[in-house]
Amino acid sequence: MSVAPSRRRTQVDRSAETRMILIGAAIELLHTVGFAGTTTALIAKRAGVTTGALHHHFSTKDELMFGVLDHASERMRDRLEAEEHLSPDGVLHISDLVQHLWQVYGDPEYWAIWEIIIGTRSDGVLHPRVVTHRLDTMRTVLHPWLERHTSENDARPDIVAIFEFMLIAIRGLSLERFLDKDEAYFERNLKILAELVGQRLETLAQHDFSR
Amino acid sequence: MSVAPSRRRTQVDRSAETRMILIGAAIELLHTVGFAGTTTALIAKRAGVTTGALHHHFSTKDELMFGVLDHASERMRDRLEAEEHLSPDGVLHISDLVQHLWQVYGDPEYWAIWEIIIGTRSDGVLHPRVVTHRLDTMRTVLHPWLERHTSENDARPDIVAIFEFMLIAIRGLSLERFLDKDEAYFERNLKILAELVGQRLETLAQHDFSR
DNA sequence: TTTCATACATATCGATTAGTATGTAAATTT
DNA sequence: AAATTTACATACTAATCGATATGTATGAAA
Repeated sequence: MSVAPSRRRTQVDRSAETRMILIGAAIELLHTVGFAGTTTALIAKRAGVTTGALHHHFSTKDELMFGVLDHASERMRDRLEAEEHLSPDGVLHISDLVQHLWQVYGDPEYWAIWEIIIGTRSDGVLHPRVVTHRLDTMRTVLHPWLERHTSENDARPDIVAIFEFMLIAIRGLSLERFLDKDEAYFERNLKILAELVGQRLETLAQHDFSR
Repeated sequence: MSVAPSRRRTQVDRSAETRMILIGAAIELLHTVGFAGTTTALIAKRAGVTTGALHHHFSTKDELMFGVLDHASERMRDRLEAEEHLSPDGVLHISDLVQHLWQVYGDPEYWAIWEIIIGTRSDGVLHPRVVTHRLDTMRTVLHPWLERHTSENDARPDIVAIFEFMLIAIRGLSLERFLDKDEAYFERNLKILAELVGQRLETLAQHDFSR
């Protein structure tokens, strides 16, 4: 009651708000019931509006899905950029990095993106657009981040490759969520990932004369 | 014409044959159009029969899906047991093992199982049964295989844990298929996986007094 | 304050879904 | 070979999908 939204809102505010509520509802549904289960009726119900409102803001369901891709990608970028994984001394510990990546790319919210990628695979029109969107995101988000976190004189290609592998492993781990694994299972495998990568990076550093 | 099937077949033969054709068609569709896209009409069409025949052999679609789980699990076990990954001298090379696991668990056919796991996630009745089926399979297939390939006096728990991690990574890698990555991408990451694990296992062996 | 555009709701559409009812042909039993 | 069961096909049903058509309420412009 104290922070009740002003009763009289401008049109653009209402639109933006409703659009975000719809996108948020779609994201939730994508990772709870999957792409096929995320129907327009369910999205509208979850958003507290009708399908009429949904189709007013997103003329087609595909359009809404791209809204989800845009929003989720942006949120993931923000969370990736939040560099709370750096310890106070500025040193990057592998175990912290793994935890950070897990929090970002192991998050159920991120899975919504993959639901769209996988769910549209046989759609000749939609899938190529989804894949392109994905490539763009990786290029504008991940690569700059990588260049900022690896020095020029590193064995950078190797390190970048290992980083890509880390994301792959984390994605594979997130699949296990669907098998109702407990938290210890995830922590154990994250620890293994950190150990494997840490050991490898040490070796790479030893062979790198610039150090 | 030479090996044309005998025109007059027994009922059980006809049944078994049609059931297998249906299951095969379902598996193909599961990894090409996904769980939701695998409709009874499509399955029947692909199998060259009608939906009437489908429902005669599998009274419900769920039943057919469990037929898929049974068959695919069995096939994966056979392929896992085919120990062509052992080099002639009997020594197990990590890179060969990784390739072997990739051929089995990175195969599109195997993804059909995961389509069912993920696709049924919000089905309160079906999903628990699917998860149970999965656990049974892992227990009766993977664990015996692991015990056969690790010696008692090894640091077995560590090795088993690393093995589980390998499967997770391979699963994550197989997801990238949906992004139209080229073959080099997969090979590069399989090589990284083999390097990481190989290096780790060497360290474990050094600390193991039994060697 | 009147006019108009925007933001929604309601009602309904054709298409598609899993499943059923019923018919016919093939195989087995008697 | 007649009777019966099994293996399918055809036709249909209720439910649900994304989408549209049309109405009403709300905010912006005049």
